[in-house]
Amino acid sequence: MKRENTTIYDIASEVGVSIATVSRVLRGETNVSPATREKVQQAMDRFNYRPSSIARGLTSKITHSLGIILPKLLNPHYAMIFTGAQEEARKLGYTISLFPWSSLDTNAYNPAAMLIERRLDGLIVCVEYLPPEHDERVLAALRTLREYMPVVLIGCVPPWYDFPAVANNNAAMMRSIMEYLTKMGHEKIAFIGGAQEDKDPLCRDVGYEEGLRAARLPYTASYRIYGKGTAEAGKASMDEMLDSLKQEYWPTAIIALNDLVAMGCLQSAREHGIAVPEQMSVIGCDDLFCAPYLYPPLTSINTHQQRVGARAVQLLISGEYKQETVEWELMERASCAPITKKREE
Amino acid sequence: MKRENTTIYDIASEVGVSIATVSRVLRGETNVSPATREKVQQAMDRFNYRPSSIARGLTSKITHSLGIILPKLLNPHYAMIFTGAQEEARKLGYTISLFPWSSLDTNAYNPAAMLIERRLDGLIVCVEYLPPEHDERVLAALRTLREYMPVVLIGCVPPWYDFPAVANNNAAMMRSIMEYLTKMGHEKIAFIGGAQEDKDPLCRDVGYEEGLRAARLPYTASYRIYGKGTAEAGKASMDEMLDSLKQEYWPTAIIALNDLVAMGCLQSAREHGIAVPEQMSVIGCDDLFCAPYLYPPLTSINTHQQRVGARAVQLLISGEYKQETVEWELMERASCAPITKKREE
DNA sequence: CTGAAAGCGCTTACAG
DNA sequence: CTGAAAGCGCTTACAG
Repeated sequence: MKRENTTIYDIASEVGVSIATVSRVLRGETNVSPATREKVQQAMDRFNYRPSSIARGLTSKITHSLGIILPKLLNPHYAMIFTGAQEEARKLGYTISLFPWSSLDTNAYNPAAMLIERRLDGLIVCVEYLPPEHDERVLAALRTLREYMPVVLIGCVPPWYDFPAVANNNAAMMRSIMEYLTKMGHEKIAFIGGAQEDKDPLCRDVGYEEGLRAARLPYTASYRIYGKGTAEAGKASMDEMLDSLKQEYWPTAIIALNDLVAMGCLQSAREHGIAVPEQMSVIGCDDLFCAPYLYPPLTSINTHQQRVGARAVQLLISGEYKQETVEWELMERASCAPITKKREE
Repeated sequence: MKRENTTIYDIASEVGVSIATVSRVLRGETNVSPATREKVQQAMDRFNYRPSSIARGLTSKITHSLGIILPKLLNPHYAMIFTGAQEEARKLGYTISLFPWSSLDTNAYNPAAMLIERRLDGLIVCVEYLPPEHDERVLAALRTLREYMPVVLIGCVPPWYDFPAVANNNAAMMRSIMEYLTKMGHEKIAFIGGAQEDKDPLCRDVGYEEGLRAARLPYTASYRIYGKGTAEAGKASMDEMLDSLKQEYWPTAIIALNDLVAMGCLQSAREHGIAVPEQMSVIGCDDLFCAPYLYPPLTSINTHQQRVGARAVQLLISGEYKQETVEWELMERASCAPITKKREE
């Protein structure tokens, strides 16, 4: 079944040259006479020769393989990052493997061992906001990993992380969402999901508060619900908020951490008999494939995550030290609308 | 930045033994005296030694790396497969890389080159139904690849593909869907999406027709719409079917190729003023994360794709030649209901 | 139980 | 322009 691979020796002896010469045409060096190059090339084709990337990696120290660590792949948000990274890597002749988030867990026994043994040419890590004590640990793990291979970060990367990064500017994004909503007349705007992350100038909470200030609106603690980025959590948070407030204090607009949370909010609104967007606007983030097919079609923010993945690969391979920020785009659909009449009418 | 890796030589000279001995404790061989094993082990820990999987691969011929080819990752259906495969691979000490579907395109110049050069220990390919001329070509590509590494197939694998496989038994699944629907009184049942694939005894069309026969229902060609597995295609197909039929001939139940198509159908129904499930039932397949959050929550089939991915990895590594079939589970939600009253009332 | 030697399939200086 | 030699960091027989 498994065929014996032909090697550089086979080609060399076939053509009657040294393996050094074969290696030269393999690597596309110019200092080979056209005649021998041609003969070698033909022999390679004839034998269907494929150089072993393993052997090449051992001698040249470059393996043409990258790693990527994502919190999870089942949220399409991360699948987009992975796809973008994979496609770019392939274009550049690299292979990319997914490693679990637990690879960063410095509590486990040698979680990163596999990562290091692979002699990767680089590693992309998608960072999320974490409770502070975790935060320190992850940063320590990243610094260790960096001793072995270049690391670039993506996602929610606070500016004080001393790594090249393609970061989401969540603060700016939030500000523009707030502007979008306040211009439509909303004043009671809730923000659901995510951790309290207000030390980072790029975080959503900062943008949320700035948006409130810009519109001269009060910060209402009951409208800021922390929680995980899942649909279940979104639904639970929203349920709890609504049930704990008299109707007249219900928000007229909901900003969800992401589309998953937004899905949960939509569900909750439905169960509470609230019409979206007539009585309540909902906006998500990530622009998942299902956003246009929810009811009502969900207004969301497209953050071009495929581009993020691709860009991270470029930074990794070029070795540039840059901290970039991501553009985004508002995808207006039917889940947000101006306030026309009071809900309590 | 990039640290010099310590090698087996460093450990050997530190402890004062030969590299063969270090290699022995590295590989966990038993024929090493407890005393030297201990000393070597400690030196390894002290130096934070990580063996190069590249060098090990070169000598042992086993690279502990697998490949997987998926049509696309953005449909969470494939992300589930990938996740299942990745987790199982990791448990077994393997790394897994994603390769694009184009790797099988024998028209392109050497598309599989990268695959072969990597000296993978095995390859998983997720197969879809394809137009016949394509089919032959893919099969040829798979056979070539198999000369270089073990290959196991997943997805829609016709039984005459001579590969180990974890296949969906779509025919059986369709039969049970048909039973589910006919028992609820549906007689006008449309099936939207997918290619005409009726040569494969495991295909959906076979199950659809058997289901019709079992309920002594006619095969209505207008109720079988071929098309791609996307939400857009689902919507377009459904629109076209509804617009081309007098209302009294509209189906009372829709079987969608997958949840994506179902999302499109739900949308189309909404735009046509059809209430789901009161006037029309819709059932999807794959049980994507968003299914419970659609409106109405979508009844779907969970095909346990993570298990499929994991199982494929096991077959690959164990080298068993098996063609297995996948279990599925009906996830009843609100999009299907018994016929209670005529729609035309 | 341990070591010396060869070899995996390449690349990399170094000569010529 | 081309080749001989060493080396990458391991594993694998083979001796002892």
